[in-house]
Amino acid sequence: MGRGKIEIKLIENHTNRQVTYSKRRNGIFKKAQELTVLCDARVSLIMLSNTGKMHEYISPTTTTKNMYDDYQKTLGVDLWSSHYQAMKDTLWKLKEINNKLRREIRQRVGHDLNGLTYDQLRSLEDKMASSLEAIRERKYHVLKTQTETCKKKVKNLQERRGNMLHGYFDQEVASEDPQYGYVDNEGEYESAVALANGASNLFTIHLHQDIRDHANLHHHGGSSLGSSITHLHDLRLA
Amino acid sequence: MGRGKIEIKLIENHTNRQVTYSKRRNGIFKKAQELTVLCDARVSLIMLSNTGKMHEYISPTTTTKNMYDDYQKTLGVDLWSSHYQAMKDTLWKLKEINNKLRREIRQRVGHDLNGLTYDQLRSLEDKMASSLEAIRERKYHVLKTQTETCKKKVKNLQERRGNMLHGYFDQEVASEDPQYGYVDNEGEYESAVALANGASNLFTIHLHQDIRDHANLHHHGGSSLGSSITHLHDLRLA
DNA sequence: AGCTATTCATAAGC
DNA sequence: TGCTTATGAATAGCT
Repeated sequence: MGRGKIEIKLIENHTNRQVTYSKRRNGIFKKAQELTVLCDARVSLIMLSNTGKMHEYISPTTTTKNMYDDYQKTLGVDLWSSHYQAMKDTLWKLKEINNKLRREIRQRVGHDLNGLTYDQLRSLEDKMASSLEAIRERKYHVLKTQTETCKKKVKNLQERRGNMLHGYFDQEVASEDPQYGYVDNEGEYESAVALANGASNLFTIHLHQDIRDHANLHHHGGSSLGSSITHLHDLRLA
Repeated sequence: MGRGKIEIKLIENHTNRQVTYSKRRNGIFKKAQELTVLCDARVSLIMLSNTGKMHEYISPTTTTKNMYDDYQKTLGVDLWSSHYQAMKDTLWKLKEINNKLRREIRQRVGHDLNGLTYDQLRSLEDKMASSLEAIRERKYHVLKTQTETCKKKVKNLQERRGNMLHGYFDQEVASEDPQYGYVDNEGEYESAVALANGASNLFTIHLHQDIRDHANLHHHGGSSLGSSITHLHDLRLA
């Protein structure tokens, strides 16, 4: 359709090719747009010239991303799966590791022991026993430190009290009110009292506060896969 | 172009619209193909009819994925970043959980106790103690079952041996070779011997086999990012 | 970029 | 759907 018929093969002349590209490109865009309107269709048209320039048409009722999503859905392929594969692998590995860790914890808690042999159970028992020992040692260490801190504080207080009484006597004020003397931070008060009542049996004092469940971790499913659509608009059609 | 000029607006008649869609679609495909050849361009053309049917044209010199990658590169956007983001989020969460689990295990093993208060240590100790108890019980249970199985087997063997000797005597063969009599499966031989030598101290036998490290899990980094291109070919163009 | 002769796409009908 | 054909649109070659 023109001054003469042309063969459909590469136009050798560079300028000519450029011109033809420009003209026909617009022709196709126009046809795409017409199709969109006439037939209520959705069209995604991306064109790359041999000079690297890109032009696109996308029906106003959709987006390029949508079109490609639909495209993939229709064909049942995932063009981008290769890009995601590494991530998916990592994800899968992490899940595996998580499961192993959970299993180990469950066994250390005393559940899921049915699959273990006698030797495995013995080994687990050993490990648990030594772990328990370590925890006990740490506990005693903490208690000891705490106790010593208390002792020092009490000693300190007693000294201060002594000084104060001394001061009172010096000033010949004979009043002896026990409500003065404690001006320390509140938190350690109980410990101090306990210590005063005989610190040696602090080891056996059970302040039961059941935080047993505090260690049970729960995995709250996957996150919601929100899908946000990026804007993309068409062009160059009058 | 046709028997009469038409206005570019939705074709109300359904059949008519279908016909027009089909004809014009092929027209555009043809033009896309011609452009590809004439101008050495690359074209990706995806069309979805309002009935949901999909048709595509892709220049033979490229692929749909390639076109789309180029498209994104040109626009400088990554339409799939949201998908990536969701994955990254999941990944991060899994790592978090992983760390928590590891921390809990470390504490249960007796490490990383420095951050814990006295009460937390006491709670941990309680938990560990009851877990240890559960493991011990299971261990004893396994051992008991095992022991009983052995007893039965030994009894069985003794009976058989008795019968055999009886048979020998009946046949007036006086030979007494101890190598006959055991025709059981090998695996449990040692246990049977141990039991014969006094089963009661089996509880104290330590067959040390250090599988302590078996529980230390390692994460072997991410996998290589292989990228495979999916095939996709064009269509319906003579 | 515009022009126009010519080819081509296609609307309507069957 | 496919074929036909009159008609208008697209465009090749020229300026």
